[in-house]
Amino acid sequence: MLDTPPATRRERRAEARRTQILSAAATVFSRKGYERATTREIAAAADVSEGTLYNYFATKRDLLVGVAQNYADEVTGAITESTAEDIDTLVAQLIANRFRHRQERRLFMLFLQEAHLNRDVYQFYVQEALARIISDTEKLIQTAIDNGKMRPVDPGLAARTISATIMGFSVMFEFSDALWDGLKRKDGQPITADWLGGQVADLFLHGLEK
Amino acid sequence: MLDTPPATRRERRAEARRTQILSAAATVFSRKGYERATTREIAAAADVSEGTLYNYFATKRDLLVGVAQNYADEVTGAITESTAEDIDTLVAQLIANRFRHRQERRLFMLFLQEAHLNRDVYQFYVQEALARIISDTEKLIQTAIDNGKMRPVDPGLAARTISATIMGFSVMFEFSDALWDGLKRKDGQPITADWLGGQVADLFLHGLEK
Amino acid sequence: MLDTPPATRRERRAEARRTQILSAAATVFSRKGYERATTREIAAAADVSEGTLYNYFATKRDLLVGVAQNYADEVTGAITESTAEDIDTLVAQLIANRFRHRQERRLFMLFLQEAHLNRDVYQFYVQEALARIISDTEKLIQTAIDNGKMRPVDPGLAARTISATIMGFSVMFEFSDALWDGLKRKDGQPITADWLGGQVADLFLHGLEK
Amino acid sequence: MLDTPPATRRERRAEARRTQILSAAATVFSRKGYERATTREIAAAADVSEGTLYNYFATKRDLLVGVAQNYADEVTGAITESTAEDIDTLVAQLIANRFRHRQERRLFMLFLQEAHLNRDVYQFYVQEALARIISDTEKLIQTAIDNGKMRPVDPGLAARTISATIMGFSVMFEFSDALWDGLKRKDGQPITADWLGGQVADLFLHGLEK
DNA sequence: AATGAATGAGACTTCATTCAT
DNA sequence: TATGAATGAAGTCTCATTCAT
Repeated sequence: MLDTPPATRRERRAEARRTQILSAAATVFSRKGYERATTREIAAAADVSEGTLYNYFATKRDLLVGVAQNYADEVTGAITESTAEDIDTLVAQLIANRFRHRQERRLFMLFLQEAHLNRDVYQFYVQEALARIISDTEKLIQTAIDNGKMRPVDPGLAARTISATIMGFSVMFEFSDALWDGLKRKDGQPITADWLGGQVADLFLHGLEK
Repeated sequence: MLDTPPATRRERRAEARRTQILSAAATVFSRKGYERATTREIAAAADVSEGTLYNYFATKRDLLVGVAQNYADEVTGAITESTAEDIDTLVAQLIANRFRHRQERRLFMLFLQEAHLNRDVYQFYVQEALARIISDTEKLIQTAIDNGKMRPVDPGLAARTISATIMGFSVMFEFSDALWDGLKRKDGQPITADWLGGQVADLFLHGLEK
Repeated sequence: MLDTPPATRRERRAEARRTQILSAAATVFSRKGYERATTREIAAAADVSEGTLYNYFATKRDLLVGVAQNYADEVTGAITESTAEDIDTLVAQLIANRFRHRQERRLFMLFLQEAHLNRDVYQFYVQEALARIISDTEKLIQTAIDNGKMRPVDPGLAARTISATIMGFSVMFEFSDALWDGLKRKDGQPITADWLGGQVADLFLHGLEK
Repeated sequence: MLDTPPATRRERRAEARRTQILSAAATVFSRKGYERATTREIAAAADVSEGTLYNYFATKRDLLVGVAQNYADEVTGAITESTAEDIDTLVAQLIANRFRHRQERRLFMLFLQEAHLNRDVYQFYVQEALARIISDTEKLIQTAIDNGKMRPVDPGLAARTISATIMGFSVMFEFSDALWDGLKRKDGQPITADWLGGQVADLFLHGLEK
């Protein structure tokens, strides 16, 4: 993002290829998982030959790392760009926005699995991206407490709880037919990410207890 | 459960072998994931030959299904056996108990990934086990509302939110060093599952807002 | 056949088992071929365990040899028992009788294939059985020539030609739908082995030429 | 045949590889049969790696189908190209030419065996090739009858009888030591395909009977 | 003598990676 | 730089044979 755009035409074309390949890889990885995705399939999706893949990435694993880095950038970008002023709106936004797309949700789970086996994915996605989201959330909560908008809960714990909930929802969304079909809105409207964000924010803010 | 224990010695030995193999498979799958786990490795962990594996399970995938069924039984067993009388203790228990073990947490993620690709895993783990947990939680909340212990939130939504949080925590636990190190207890004690359960239950019940 | 029947009850039972196993092996071999037939399947067809198979035959290949011996006995038995007095009837009988059953036709082809790879099958089936059939036919033809019933053709050649034709028919019968459907009897009757035998004998005896 | 030869060098090389692999497969299949032939051995015979086999044929069975198609083309080509003017020469030629080579004779048997288990082999070899040979022979015989060169036998039956004889000889050739050694030419010359063709044609045309 | 679970060699097939064109 | 055929290691699964019961 902040990188200066490549100067020469050759460099610009190379950068475009990289993007094109990573996008194809993201699609295939999200659908098949890492192991079941084949370089052949990724090449086909990127509309290049398998050989070309290896001109841009040394190994298949590097493709995964590249995709993880891309998504780490996106995911951390989102929270820092949030313009929500109160915690109420913020929680609603986080839930509504994060993992709105199937591909993102699948990749999220994929990265977590692969983080166990790949140091780079661990570093880029877990250590830098997820840890940063938690830390940012923590700061927002601390501010809300300082401003008297929130009771003095442990902000680290609260941030982790909210993050866990969002992660959990992203997992559950994947199985909407089995896990969500039982849920109905009282007004009969279909369940949307926005409505859900608002409802869950309400639960979090006001609690369950009478 | 209701099956009478196998009568003959041969049958008892066969049952023991099945258990022994499934246990080995669970270990290897949880460490390597499905694709990276090899039948050779599973056989070695079970201390049998690769051929023997196939006397008990027709395919490698059936091994995964077998493991999933086992864990589905365990996971649903836990909630129905819960003796918690108030919602307070129940939430704390759910969080504290579920996924207390590393292997279970890893398998949880694995099953969800593989559920996309295997009908049986989907059925046994997602449709029957997870869906049942949510449904049971929903009933407990409804009861709490009826008893006036909880404000009249949508029980379906609340059950899903609590479940999502637990799932999310189970994911986060896996990366304790990156995601949990920042969290400290005020009293300086180490973070335990029980303490965490209590704290999160408090957040859920009383909300964040002042 | 000429063996004295086993004296003791134990020996009689053992002999019955051998027969039972060989019969099952013949069935399975004829359906699947040698390699694709499994000892498990043969055991099941014989209604014994796999282990029992090995109490009677040292290897799977010995099962094939046993089957080949059985059929060699049968096939040579047939011609020597022939009561046909003239060459006319003999040719008709040979064609009509040999390979009347699907299982025999299949085993015939199987033995020929396997004779290349197994010395015993070669010896029992090709060297002893087939060679004897040819030799017997040759003698019959020589007699017919001597009796003035046949023109002085080379009896060795004639015997081999007749044998080749019978073998060829047995192969073609296997693909009756593709290779026989085009053939119709003038009287509209269905094609039977007897009719075919008569017709072919006529061709052989009187020739094609006007 | 009507295909234009591949234009590019790459395509020409690919076609050569296919041919090279099929030729190796034909050799190995003819020696070992289908099941006993290993892809490792075929690859070695073709002087390529096992992986390369699968760049040209999806499965081992497809290799067999490819070989069968090749031979089906050859076998049907032969009869239609026959220039024999009288039935006498034709029969002699058919017998002399067909299955002149050991590999062809072995593959003939192999295809018939495998035709039971593989639809494509059945179609290409039995339905199209063998059935066509019979049908072509039938037409030649019908013509000979119409021209008054042959007595009015059933042409379908005669064609099948000749075909059966040729097939049978091809089978018997395989066991020349056991089945042919007894045959001697009166003039002391060695037995050749041409001589044999002539002799058998004589038998067929003029019959056995005095 | 009968059983059938255990074995392990070896088969087919896939696929990440290389390299000549 | 792009291509895609070639490679071969490694994976899953089968099955003849053995052997403790």
